Amino acid sequence: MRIGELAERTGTSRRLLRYYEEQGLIVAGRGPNGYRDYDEATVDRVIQVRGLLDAGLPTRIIKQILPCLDKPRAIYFPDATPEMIATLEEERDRMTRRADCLLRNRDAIAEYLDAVRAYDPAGSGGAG
Amino acid sequence: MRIGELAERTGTSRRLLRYYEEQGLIVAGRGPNGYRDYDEATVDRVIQVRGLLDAGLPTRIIKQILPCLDKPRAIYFPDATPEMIATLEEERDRMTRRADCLLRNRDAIAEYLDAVRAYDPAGSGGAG
DNA sequence: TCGAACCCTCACATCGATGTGAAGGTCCAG
DNA sequence: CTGGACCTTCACATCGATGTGAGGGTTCGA
Repeated sequence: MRIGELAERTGTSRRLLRYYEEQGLIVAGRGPNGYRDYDEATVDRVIQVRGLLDAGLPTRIIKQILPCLDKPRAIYFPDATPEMIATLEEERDRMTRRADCLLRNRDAIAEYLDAVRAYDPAGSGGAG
Repeated sequence: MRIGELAERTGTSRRLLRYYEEQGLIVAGRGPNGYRDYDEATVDRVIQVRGLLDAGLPTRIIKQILPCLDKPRAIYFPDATPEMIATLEEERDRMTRRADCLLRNRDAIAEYLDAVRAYDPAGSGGAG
């Protein structure tokens, strides 16, 4: 598919798709006219990238961890350098902390919302 | 305490502490000489702000949700406007999705790391 | 009194993720 | 052949979080 369709199907601007490619997060073939040509799997890939980006990871890190994620692995072990392993471990821990913080605060928000509802079931609000 | 000590104790630059104040995330008293004066609780506050920031929330949102989080609530219900409630619900759900994505990918990384270790317990790596 | 180590404000710089638009090529339909 | 809807690259703009530094005040100790 071409960039327009991919943009449509992933809810991502063309600009960003080109940017992700530039950052090595997705790959695109080229038609004889120079147009980018994406295969079906790129849709999921882009969605995953968006998720990781939204979760706070920078493209530099996403690029590193992506190869370990989507595919049936086994072929990728030889690629794993010690630095790569270290980066992954570090990032795994960082993601754990991030998620903890997120969930802790989310729970506090949920608790607050519950309390508000219990206090004012009608939901009037702004009762200055 | 003054800004230097707060910076030291929270691992945050003075610049950022002033920025957080400008964004309404923390408050500071002022000494007669114009120096900022923080109370003890600000240390935890700053740490929490950093956590939320690192978890991907923008200061604008953090400012909205902070009042619901740290304190023993009950006084804050009258402040809760319907828009505020809506924002909180939205953000709670967004945080859930974010955390899910984070944990899913973290698990994938962890799984990959386990597989690598099982494959190469010695951890040689880079076996081009 | 001097200097060091604080503090202040203000403003410009940077970096990553993104938007926007210019200048131009390609393809298809009329 | 023309017009529109695609696509290309390039480059500048924006926005939030952050760094850096200039220009200047305060406090403290030698």
